[in-house]
Amino acid sequence: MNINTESIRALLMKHNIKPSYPRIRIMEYLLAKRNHPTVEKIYGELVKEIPTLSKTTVYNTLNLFINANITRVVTIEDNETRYDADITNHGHFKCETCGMVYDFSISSDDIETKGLEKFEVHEKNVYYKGICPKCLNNKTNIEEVKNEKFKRY
Amino acid sequence: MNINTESIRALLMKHNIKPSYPRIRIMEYLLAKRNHPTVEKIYGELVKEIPTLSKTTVYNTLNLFINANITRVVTIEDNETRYDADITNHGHFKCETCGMVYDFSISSDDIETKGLEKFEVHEKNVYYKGICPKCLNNKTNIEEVKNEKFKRY
DNA sequence: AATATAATTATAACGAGTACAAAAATATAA
DNA sequence: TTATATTTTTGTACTCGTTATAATTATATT
Repeated sequence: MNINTESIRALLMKHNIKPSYPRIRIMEYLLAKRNHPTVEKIYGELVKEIPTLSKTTVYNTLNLFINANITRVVTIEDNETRYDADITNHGHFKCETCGMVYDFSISSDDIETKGLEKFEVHEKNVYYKGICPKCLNNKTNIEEVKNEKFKRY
Repeated sequence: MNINTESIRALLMKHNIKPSYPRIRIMEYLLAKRNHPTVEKIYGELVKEIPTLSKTTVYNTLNLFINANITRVVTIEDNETRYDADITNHGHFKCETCGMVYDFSISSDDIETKGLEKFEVHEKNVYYKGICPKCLNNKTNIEEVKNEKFKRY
């Protein structure tokens, strides 16, 4: 799947979102980086190239995407909301050392659950925590660490 | 498993936590109610019986429990941190209508994952969202709704 | 009983996210 | 085009959950 401006424009229009410049750039960022960024991260990166960008716009735009179902919230830590334009079913692994969030594939239909027979399930979320291979090799990604805040560790 | 003051006192002491009155009461609340409460909820309920209780103490105590590994954080919504003294492996279902959080059993060892071979996993979290049986029958639990704040719905 | 240590409390501060209204941009109509 | 309406973006203020800090109270130690 190629990520050019035109395909993003089409994606937004398909979901009745007017493809304004900031919206295109924010979606482009999500699709290109695939880094489960926080609002802070998105804003910090994009404001370099769009100096007039405001944080409120990032919030507004992301909520627009979420309501349109073309972006999902990744809630791992209670103090940081992350966003993911990959809405296919997959799990997230957060490294406790460098803070990076990795995707992993799950067959969540296979998760055996007991006690949910009479429940109507709309959304399934799976996230793990631990240490990523990079950090296991002690090659800590300093760049990431700087952008992370940790609690209770 | 019976939940009397003595067993709670023993549990805390086993984990090098001095069994002060507020600590016992907070752990008792978690074990007895099993309702995945927020700090707000715990404080609101307990302050009725312990008028001198402060919210800071609730925060301090819960963080103490978490570090001692006798309580876990339940992060479903990014705007509310919940707590659970049941540290056995299980999933959480949050009803989008009444806001109640239910437990369900999972065999998360069975979750087929791909891409985590070189990762060291410390913690596995599974949470679903949807509508609970009670709300499907339109018998909305008003009590719960009052205590919940919703976003993006 | 006097002192040291730990726990609890109140207050202030912080920061993520939202509300709101003004400004800017875009679309519509004359 | 120009005028007007609508939508989008922005800046500021505000809310609220959580943490930091320091004072007070309770508990343990000598």
